[in-house]
Amino acid sequence: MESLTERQQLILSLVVREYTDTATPVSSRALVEKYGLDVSPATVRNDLAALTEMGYLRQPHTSAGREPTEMGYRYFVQRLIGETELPIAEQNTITHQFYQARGDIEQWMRLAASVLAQHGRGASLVTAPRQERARFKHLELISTHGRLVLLVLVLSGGEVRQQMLTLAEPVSQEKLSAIAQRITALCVGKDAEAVLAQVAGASTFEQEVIRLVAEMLRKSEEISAGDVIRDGVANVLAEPEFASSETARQALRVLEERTYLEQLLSKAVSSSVGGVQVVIGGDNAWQELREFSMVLARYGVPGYATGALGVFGPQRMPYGRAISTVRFVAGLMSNLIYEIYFE
Amino acid sequence: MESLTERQQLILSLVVREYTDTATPVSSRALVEKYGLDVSPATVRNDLAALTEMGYLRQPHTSAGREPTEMGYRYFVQRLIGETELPIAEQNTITHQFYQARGDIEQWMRLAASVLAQHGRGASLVTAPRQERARFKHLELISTHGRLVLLVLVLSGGEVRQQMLTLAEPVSQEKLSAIAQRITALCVGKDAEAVLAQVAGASTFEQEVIRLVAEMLRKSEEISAGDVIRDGVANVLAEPEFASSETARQALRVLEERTYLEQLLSKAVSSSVGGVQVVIGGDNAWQELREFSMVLARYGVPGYATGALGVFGPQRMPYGRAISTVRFVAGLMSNLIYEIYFE
DNA sequence: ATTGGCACTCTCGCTTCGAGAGTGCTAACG
DNA sequence: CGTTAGCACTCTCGAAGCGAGAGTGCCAAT
Repeated sequence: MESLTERQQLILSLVVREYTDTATPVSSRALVEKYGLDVSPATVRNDLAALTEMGYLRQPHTSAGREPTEMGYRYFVQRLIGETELPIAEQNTITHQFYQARGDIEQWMRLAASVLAQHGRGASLVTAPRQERARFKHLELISTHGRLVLLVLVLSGGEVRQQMLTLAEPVSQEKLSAIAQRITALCVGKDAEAVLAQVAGASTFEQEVIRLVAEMLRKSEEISAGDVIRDGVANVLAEPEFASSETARQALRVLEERTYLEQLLSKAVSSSVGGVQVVIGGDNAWQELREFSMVLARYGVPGYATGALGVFGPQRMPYGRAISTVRFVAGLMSNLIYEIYFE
Repeated sequence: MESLTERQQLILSLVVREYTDTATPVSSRALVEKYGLDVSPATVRNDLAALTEMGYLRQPHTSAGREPTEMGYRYFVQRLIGETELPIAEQNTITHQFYQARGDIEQWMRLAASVLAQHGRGASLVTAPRQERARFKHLELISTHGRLVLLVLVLSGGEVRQQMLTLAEPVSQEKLSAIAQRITALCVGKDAEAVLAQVAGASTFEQEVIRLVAEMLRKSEEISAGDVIRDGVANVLAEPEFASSETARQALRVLEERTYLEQLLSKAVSSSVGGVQVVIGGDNAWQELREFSMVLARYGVPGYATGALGVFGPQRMPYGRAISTVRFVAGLMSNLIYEIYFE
């Protein structure tokens, strides 16, 4: 495949830009007039024809303008991904908002979702930060009513997990506290496997608790769609791509169903922190995403706790805005989480 | 206004039933043929005309069939609301599922949302059960890194709340535990106000913790949209009412935005537990809901913890199914929560 | 390599038209 | 008086036809 001339690159990016604005096929004349090119429409047409030939653009029908193909978007994004930055003013506004909600992770997530949805002009997804290696920090057993006991487990990252537990027979709160303290001493700093190894030599009841704790630790390492925060879903439906209720439904299903989300987010997981990953049209891997795109990034402190966040929209998406916003918010969240761990 | 004859009532309910199935205006002939009425279409037409005159039905245009008005739905629902029951077989299936997830409130909520969405054929909403009067049960202070402390508060209902706290200077875990124990002894069983009253006579740091705890208790009594679980949103978009993306967007916005939800749910709050509330077309109060309907109910143990759940859909909604499902699920959730409190 | 000119193609919105569905009305009937 | 058959009338819906407009592709000239 031949490479693109300077002007062809320019024209390709202009087509993408114009098309993301107007959502209608872009004509040669429109390009010349709107962007003040100093060549004639006919010249532009030649380049358009060449770009179409090479697969970067497509004509909906013989006598229409051009719109980008998946490949076109990919080329565009590749040129773009290293460069874009959110304006300093916006950066400051956002940072300020985050520091208002000092220490409250869930509020950060909500804020992140809101910022992503607004600045990235799409639906946003933010998963809770998860321990990469969940470690035991503290255990508490609290008697509730009769034989019902509440088990509260604190992980090394400060996350709290809870679980109900029914005893064979009532046990006093003092005894429960003592047991909890013993187990805490035994398990502090250990991961699921190491905790499970402490089963030996414990009493029957303690064994049960330890098994439960190990199970909870294990579960904490999975990325679950349970704690995913969404925002801007209604906005994205305003895009003309979603005028057909069938498309809208498909998009909603992607955003709603846990299984899809898990796959998607594991995609983000495979990218390194700091890097932004752009999935255009499902990258030929997910049929359900063929018409959509996502801009994803991981955030958090590797080795401690990380999560994923991103923007979802039609293929015709303002990639520039989305990428810079995702990158910035991911970085910000990472800093905040770093501060929790190493204040 | 004259009252309806026996046959008019029958015909009205048949129109509603047929219309909820087909989503197209119902003709006199269709009624006679499908439901085996032993009168002629002409007779039915007379009744249809009367019902239209009285405002229960409407004609989209001169020569179309009839569809129910809001008033028509209301009449229909009023007759229906006392009677419907979910089939025993379905009841058992659902009950079984819930008892699989013993003790895990969040999983119950998710399950409830899923059941409501499937059986009620709409989008479902389930709020977390909230303490009516949040009472202190247990406090734990856990040292994290340096001056960062994790405050874990257990409420009388077994809910767990957490909050980060930055100290002026490092304090050892032993001291923190002692302080937590002292405050627990002081505050156990008390509500926000009574907890706050314990400020007097405590050390500076203890005062800070107590204030924070009181604040967390107070917040726990608010119904927040933060912990609302949704399901079936994609399904509801399949209904022809949402073919227009404008309507779809409005529905999504209602389901997504916190402020709407809070209003809606407070509506459910005002109904007594066990009672099912049907809001048709926003009952002239909420413009945004004019095209939609909701079937809502509270669940939980009054005086301890209650939440709300419901089904959202177009006005043309299978009210029978929705009402019986909502009633059943609300009852089931209430029982489960009762068991947590009074095992 | 670029450009002006021009024929060609395809969509889109508009109108027309006929079929079909369903009603309202009237007159007859038990 | 309630019910019914018959019939004229109305309105929607889909198909078909048509003209305007937009935009291209190509060719010949620069």
